[in-house]
Amino acid sequence: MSNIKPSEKFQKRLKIARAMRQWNQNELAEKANLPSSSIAHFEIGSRKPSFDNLRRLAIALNVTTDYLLGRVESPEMSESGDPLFRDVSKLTGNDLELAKNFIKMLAKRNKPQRNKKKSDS
Amino acid sequence: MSNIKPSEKFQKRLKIARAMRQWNQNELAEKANLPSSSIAHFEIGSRKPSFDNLRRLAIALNVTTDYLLGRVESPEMSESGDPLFRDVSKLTGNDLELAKNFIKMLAKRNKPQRNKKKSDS
DNA sequence: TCTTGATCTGTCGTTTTCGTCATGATATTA
DNA sequence: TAATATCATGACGAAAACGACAGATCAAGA
Repeated sequence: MSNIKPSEKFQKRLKIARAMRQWNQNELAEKANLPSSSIAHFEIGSRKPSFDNLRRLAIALNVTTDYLLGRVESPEMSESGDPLFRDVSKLTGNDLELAKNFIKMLAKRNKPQRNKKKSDS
Repeated sequence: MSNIKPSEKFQKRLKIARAMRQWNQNELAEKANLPSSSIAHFEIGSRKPSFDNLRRLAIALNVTTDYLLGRVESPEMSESGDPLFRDVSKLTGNDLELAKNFIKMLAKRNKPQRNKKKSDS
């Protein structure tokens, strides 16, 4: 039952997010600058949104695209784009120096090995 | 400069996220189950990803779609040429994991501080 | 019943992305 | 120089989404 496809999750979440705001398809269409027929198609699953339209919907509804895509449960924005960046940006002072040196060491150690096998795993 | 379009932001972030992991286009393509030519098209901006492909890229890279779409601003330092990121981009496989864990450990150790002094260094 | 609003569904031609493939361009290495 | 790896770019037909629009369906009220 967890076999629900991402595209199906999208329809449901779009519809729910709109209904929760008590908007009809026309209102959402106006806010997202789309024809209302597109909203209808999205909600019944006969189309999936393009890059631009996914973005417009998320902005109009003030939810994350990850939520619409069914990748997270909360519609709210969490400030974590790339976990690697997120962790690095928390470092301060000495720890930042530690990290820099550690990475530099690894990078340097790695350098002379220009050989790129398809990985042995 | 803020006039940068979402689609342009997407190209940049995709490329950076891939390069940081020291993957070539082929490796990302395999992980995302896409042809590598599609990765190339995305990174030079001649195509924008569909619903499904955006999702696959985010999963393969372990980033949010909001980040790829340019809706989250956090990791802006990547483009600023910080030497830390220069070195990170040289890491491969195990070393990248090592670095990630090391950084994560430092970040975590840093977090639970009751006293919120701006700089304790 | 008749009307109205909201949603659903399908059709049209157009545009865009799809995967596949081939070919350049460039840099690095043997 | 020759071989290789990586990335850029374009062409191809197939598939899908696009906006626009026209009906169909259905419920609620007058």
